[in-house]
Amino acid sequence: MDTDLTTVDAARMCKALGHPARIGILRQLLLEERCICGRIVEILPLAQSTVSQHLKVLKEAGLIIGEVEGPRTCYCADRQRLATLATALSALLSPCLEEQP
Amino acid sequence: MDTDLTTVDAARMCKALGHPARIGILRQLLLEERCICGRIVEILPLAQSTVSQHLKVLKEAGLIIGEVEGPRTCYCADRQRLATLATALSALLSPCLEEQP
DNA sequence: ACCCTTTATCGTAATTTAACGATAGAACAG
DNA sequence: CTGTTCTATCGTTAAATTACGATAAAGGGT
Repeated sequence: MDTDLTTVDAARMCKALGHPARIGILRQLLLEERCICGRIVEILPLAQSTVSQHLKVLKEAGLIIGEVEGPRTCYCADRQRLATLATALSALLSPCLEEQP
Repeated sequence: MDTDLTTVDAARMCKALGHPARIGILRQLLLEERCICGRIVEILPLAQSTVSQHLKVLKEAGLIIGEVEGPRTCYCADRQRLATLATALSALLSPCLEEQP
């Protein structure tokens, strides 16, 4: 299990987080543990196709996992991967938390 | 001093981090404390105008500060702001660090 | 006054992103 | 088998991003 991120991967994941809708989706996924696409559509003021696209971005960045369940797709946060990102970011930003004058 | 980020602001900052070159720039800035644009140009395989544009993105997202020093501009990481981002992200991602099965 | 260094900005082109409606396919219910 | 529900994908459009070279402006040195 690789616990280290390349700069490119870290950037890819940050980029996926770089849209308010996608942060909202991730937040909801962490809150509800499991969500189908339709549930997200209820919450965000966006069309279903747009939400589906945002979910795809998050999935391709490796931040969430989607598994097909009959006619639906059930999404959940990839906590392992998110923890990896958290580690990488805190490593990057740690100088800001310590050497504060 | 506002220590809380709106979702929009967090997304804006993540988006600014969403490019390998900009992560590299930030890393260098945290390493060297102060850098002029030309120093970054030495390190990254990018044209000066491109680097300048990336610096602008980072500055507009509030991640770095640039102050004019004669003919140069000296950039440094906005550690205060980066700490705020670190806090917001760890708040967002904390469920991934705790509830790991 | 003149040059040299440094950097921001402009203009441009190619690619990517974001949003929507429409549509198609999969799976369950009846 | 038929209809319904759910979601991914397609097609499209507008806007943003990324990269570069060229240029202009600002300031220091001689």
